[in-house]
Amino acid sequence: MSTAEAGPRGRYRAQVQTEIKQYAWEQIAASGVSALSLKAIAKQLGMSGPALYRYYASRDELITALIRDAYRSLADTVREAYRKGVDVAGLARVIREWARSDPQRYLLIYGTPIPGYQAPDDTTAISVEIMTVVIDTYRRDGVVPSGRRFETHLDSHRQWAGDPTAPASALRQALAFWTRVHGVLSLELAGHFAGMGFDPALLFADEVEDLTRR
Amino acid sequence: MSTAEAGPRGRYRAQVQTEIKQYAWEQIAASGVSALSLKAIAKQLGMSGPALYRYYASRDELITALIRDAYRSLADTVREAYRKGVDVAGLARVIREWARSDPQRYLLIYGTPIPGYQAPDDTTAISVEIMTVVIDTYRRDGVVPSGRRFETHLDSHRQWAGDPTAPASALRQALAFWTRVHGVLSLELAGHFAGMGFDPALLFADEVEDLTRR
DNA sequence: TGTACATCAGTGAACGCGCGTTCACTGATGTAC
DNA sequence: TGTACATCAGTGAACGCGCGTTCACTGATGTAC
Repeated sequence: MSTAEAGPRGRYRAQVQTEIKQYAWEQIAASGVSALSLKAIAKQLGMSGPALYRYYASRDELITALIRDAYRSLADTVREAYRKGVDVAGLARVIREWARSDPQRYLLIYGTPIPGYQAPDDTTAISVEIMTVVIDTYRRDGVVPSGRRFETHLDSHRQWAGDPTAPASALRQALAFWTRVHGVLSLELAGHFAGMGFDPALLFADEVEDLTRR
Repeated sequence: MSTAEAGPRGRYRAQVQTEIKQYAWEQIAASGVSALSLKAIAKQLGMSGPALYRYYASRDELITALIRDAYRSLADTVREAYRKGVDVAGLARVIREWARSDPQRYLLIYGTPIPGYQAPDDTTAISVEIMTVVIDTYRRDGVVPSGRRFETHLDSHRQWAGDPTAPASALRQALAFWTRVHGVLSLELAGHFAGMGFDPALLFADEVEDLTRR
């Protein structure tokens, strides 16, 4: 699983794996994940098709690696932003930048699921990690209980959130944050605002504003 | 284009087209739109592959018909709800029910776009129709100007909204409505809340509540 | 009401394509003595 | 430092598959007189 095998062979191996993933992302960007083809990647690398099986045992395993990388990258990005002290609005902007820098990467993890594909457990763990940063950002900014029905519900349905000491109000805010950011972002990245004439950045900013005062 | 040709042959033709679309939806539900195969549909109908070309000139044309039907169905649904006098919250619930009754239909029009597929113009028109109902529902419920930056922006970027007399505040509310409803719904339908333990219906209700008082 | 003709649904063979994956192999590279 | 061996990257042929689409055709159905 780990690509960090020592020695020159291990380094070479890791580098080829990186190249494979690069071409894979290019293909996904061009034609979507369903068109991702091992043989086509091999051709781009100047290899024969079967050679790829030295690096990934199957097409699904390659996709899994891509999904894992995408989650990992987002988790690192938000964690780093948190470390630098951003507030909720800043965190939203960081996520938007991350998504816009590579729309397919965002859509691969949060878009329409790949039919028949089962995500491995550890990506769920990274997903929790990301939500934890959102929750912690709200806690740092300060949250007050709303007494809403959903908040009460979350207080007794909180296993998805890492820290059991997080107040339910922060959990609720974090879920609202996630769905609202995703709402604007996914429509924007999917091109649904194209031709409508307004600036998506302003819509996003408007929604983010509502996320911080309620 | 119209399938309403008179006579027994026209009727038969329309019926087979309906059957083709039914099997197409089943395939999409099972394996996603990228796996939709004309030959497989023909087999299910007990026909040879080429027979399908009597009804749809190509795979893309069939997909277009499915997308058109999906938009049309949603537009009819919201229009009917409006006619019955629903408020904004009610409209959101109607949309959620529509989406949940056939997740793939929702995701086909609002999910990750099909790479290389270009939607025909008339679906954009239906899309405008849907937004118009949302705008009109807000107008009927009563909207007040917010003076926000995005609202001002929308006042001069409103060609996407049908009625030029609609107040910018209604346009802004309608866009927020769309993105928030989509934010919760798309994550729910894509299964991203699965295993998190809370009830998506309550999250949706909570978000809808925020859509009506701000 | 009966016949002739045009229309059109559906068939079967075929084309060229690209896919994931397996297998037995060659040859280069790193390692142990 | 040199040699023997094990490791492993990469090849080429092959398998079976399903795809969209074209083509020339058969035969049933509806229509016009």
